[in-house]
Amino acid sequence: MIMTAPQAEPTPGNIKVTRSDWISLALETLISEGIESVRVLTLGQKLGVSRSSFYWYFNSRQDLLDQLLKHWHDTNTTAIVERARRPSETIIMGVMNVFECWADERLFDPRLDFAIREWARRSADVRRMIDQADDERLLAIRDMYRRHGYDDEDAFIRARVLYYMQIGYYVLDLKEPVEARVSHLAAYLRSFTGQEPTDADVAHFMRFIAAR
Amino acid sequence: MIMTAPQAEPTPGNIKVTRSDWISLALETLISEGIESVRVLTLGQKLGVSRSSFYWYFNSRQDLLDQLLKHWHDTNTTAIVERARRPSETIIMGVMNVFECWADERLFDPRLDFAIREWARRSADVRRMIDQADDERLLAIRDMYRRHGYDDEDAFIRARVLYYMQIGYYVLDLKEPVEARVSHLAAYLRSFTGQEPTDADVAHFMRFIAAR
DNA sequence: ATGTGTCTAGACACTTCTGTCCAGAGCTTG
DNA sequence: CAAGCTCTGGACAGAAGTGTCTAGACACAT
Repeated sequence: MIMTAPQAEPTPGNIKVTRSDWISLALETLISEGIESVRVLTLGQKLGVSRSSFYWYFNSRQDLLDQLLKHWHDTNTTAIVERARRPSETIIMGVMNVFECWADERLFDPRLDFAIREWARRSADVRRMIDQADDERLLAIRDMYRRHGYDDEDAFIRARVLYYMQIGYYVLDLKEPVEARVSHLAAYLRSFTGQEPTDADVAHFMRFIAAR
Repeated sequence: MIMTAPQAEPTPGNIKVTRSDWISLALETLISEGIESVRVLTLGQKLGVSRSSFYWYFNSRQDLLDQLLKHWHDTNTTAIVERARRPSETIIMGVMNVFECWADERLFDPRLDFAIREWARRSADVRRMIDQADDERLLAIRDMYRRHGYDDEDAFIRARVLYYMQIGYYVLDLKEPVEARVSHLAAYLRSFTGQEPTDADVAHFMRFIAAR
């Protein structure tokens, strides 16, 4: 699921950079400087390679941008949806499954999410993609609540509260260490589910954090 | 303080566009499409005028961008700081003074604020400006709490809660009508001040809303 | 009517970026 | 070793944008 470039390989033959080198650098640039700064020329200069290399791997700049969008969807949205759909004994366990995304940036990268949202302001296509992604994520979370017996409206509203609250948290960029956030776990769970988490629940999540 | 172009004037002489026409359009473009889309050529085309007109009014594109930044500071930050500094009988009244900014987009334009934050990601200068603006706003609000007897730390935290909560609200872009938001006024005031608002307090704010 | 000051159009030079083409370098395989 | 495949460099054309310069249009005052 997650694309990681086996950078260790000694790049055999005449190869200087790989397709995934281009994508990785483009992704970093997108995140730190925005989509407008993702330029074939500039990326090539940073990679120390001419643009011909780029046009070997990609049809056009747009082709690369499409790959970035695809990567974002395959990681961020998929991570949330996959965890929301995971079978769970209780709703508490279900919510904690989703929490894994907020606790591990390899699952859900908030900076990438915001870079895409910014890009969407200038591209109707991307706007559609992200609106659809928000929907997908919300519906997956809503269905999770429904599976645990919440009625339609309640499930929908709880999904919004859970999802929106997290988006808002990322915007403020509070840089709280994971430990501080986890210390409020029980309170979050209570508020998101209306049920009382057990010590075993909390301990279960702590193990995930530690194993991360 | 607020620059409003007297658009009514029939533009005497050979004048097709004014300096403020350029700034207004640039501002709209910044808000709706981001700073990267603020281009002399494009603005000129939309205004139906050649770029020479631009270089009559401005030294360079950077000159225009500086004006946009100045406009943002003169409106958004000034509005908050001015209201936080306003003498008030009670802290409740003080908080309501700041609330005026959230209730009237002519005082504080959230879309402009976010456009600037986005711009800041690509410009260290702008980053400095916005960090300083956040500070300025927070300190003004903190001082307001201090004037009403809150101790240093409490005042600082309450300022953060008041300010960050509003930034978060804007991000979610909930599109709640003003009436719905005002209906929670008493609860907001209670939570932001720790004091109980009177009917007279609420009535006072209602008059501001109506007069808007 | 004649300047004069204000603003605009269009041409020019320059920069940055995209996309194409082609020759050729360097493994790999027959 | 020769051919083939994969990848790269460099040249070319062209689009889009910035900034400069000059001639001139237009209203207004003298």
